[in-house]
Amino acid sequence: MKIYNTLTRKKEEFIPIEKEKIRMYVCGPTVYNYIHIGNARPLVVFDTVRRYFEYKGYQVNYVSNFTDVDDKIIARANEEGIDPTQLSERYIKEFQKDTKGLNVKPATVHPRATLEIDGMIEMITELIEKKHAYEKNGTVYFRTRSFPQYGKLSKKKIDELEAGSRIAVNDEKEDPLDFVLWKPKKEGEPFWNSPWGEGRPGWHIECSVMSRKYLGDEIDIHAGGEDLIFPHHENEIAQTESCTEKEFARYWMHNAFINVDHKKMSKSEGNFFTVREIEESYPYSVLRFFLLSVHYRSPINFSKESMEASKNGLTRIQTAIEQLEYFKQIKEKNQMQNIKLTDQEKVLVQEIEEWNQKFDMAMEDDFNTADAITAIFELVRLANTNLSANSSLEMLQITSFKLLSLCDILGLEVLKKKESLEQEVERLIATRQEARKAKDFAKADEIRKTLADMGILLEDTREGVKWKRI
RNA sequence: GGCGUCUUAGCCAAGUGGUAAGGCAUGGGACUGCAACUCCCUGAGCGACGGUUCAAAUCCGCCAGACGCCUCCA
Repeated sequence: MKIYNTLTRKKEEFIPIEKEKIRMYVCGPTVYNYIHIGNARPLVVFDTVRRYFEYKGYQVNYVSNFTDVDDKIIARANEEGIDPTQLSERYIKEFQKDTKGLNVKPATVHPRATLEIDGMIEMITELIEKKHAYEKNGTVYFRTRSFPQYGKLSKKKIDELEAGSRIAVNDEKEDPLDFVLWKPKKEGEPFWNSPWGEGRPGWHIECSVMSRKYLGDEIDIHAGGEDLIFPHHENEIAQTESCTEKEFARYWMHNAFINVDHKKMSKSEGNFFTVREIEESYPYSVLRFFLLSVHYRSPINFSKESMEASKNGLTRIQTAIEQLEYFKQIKEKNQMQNIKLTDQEKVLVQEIEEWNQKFDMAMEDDFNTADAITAIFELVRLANTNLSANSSLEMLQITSFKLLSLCDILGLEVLKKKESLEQEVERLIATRQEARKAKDFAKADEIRKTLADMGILLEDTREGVKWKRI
């Protein structure tokens, strides 16, 4: 398996530290609002990475944090006149609702910054002891120049960084590049006691601490959005490696951004969408499918057109699977009839195997989900063109199982839950069938229209009338 | 200014040296009472120019355009 490693800017063969276990940390959201579609991308992408590892038989220890103390949270809480904890609590709940909808598996551990303050104080203390950090008037800074490899992830030269004029002048710091580990409390802000007085942690330290606590000094994969490369991940490396003197993470994975109408999504541009807003127009599964239709390291452009295309494509996959399930039901009722594969079907099974291999190869190549999806569509075509209620039960089972498992690796929910029709609806369908039999098509169409208005779409197939909710 | 990325059919998107996957949309056809679903058919020489090579979308150079990071940000 090959993974593109931001650290080396190359695709590298993936070799886990432990043979069958993977330690993976993904930087989580700051919980001050509903998650937006940009947040959804790393959630879906790295969940898919995890699912693929699990499919390959690895046990994945997946840690993702909640940043629940930060300027934005405090500002927002003050606006609403509530406690920051209440605010973050609320949006963690909303996060869970959205991620569940997106079929993102819960992390093995979901640590919260505010519950890990002790660990942060400990690590900051360790950094001070090792002369990698210093305190000034209640603020603790990381001594950036004490970590000679600073810049190795973002490929920035430490001297060029300093030459950049964007770093604000601060007389307290020994060096303009030094960044905050702990800051003193301000009026109206949450605070914790520390050896340096009351205050709260800087942003970067939390991930270093939580990753180390739950996954150990060295981990396999550290992931997040590409904007985190600098300074967040660069600083994490500096903090952690200064303490442990070991390599923090072997592979650094970063997803590219999502654009809206080819522009960076931002509130000021007015092209900002939360996942919740999108969910009003498209099921979560369509958003997930859309996000996986482009390689994770390429920018993806969100638009109505692309969502429509994703919706239609996903529907086609769903229709094929529903059809297979329907055929299987018929076969299971007639248990005596052609159970075993025919010779012709054996050829098809081989073809399915080949597409499965193509799927795997695409995923092995740095998780090329866009390419992997191709294999799913080929299986859909194979099923639609070759299979029917006359196929052998084994053939139907193999095809259905294969399609479902490939979709499951991508976290695509394609099998809808069984629904029962209200009696009134059933009666209308029966009446319509009678009308059709009597060639009273006007009446039949009228009933179909009535049901359509109720959100029930009828399809007259060879196997009888089918319906689905729209 | 520094670092980096991208440019493939109407739209989306794989493909990184041997002569362009797939999806969506469009048009035509089959099926259908009509639809829907499904199936078949339908389209590009890969931003421009120059170079390397027997051979380039794929390597090199240059130009144009789009974009990201360098500052809170997924």
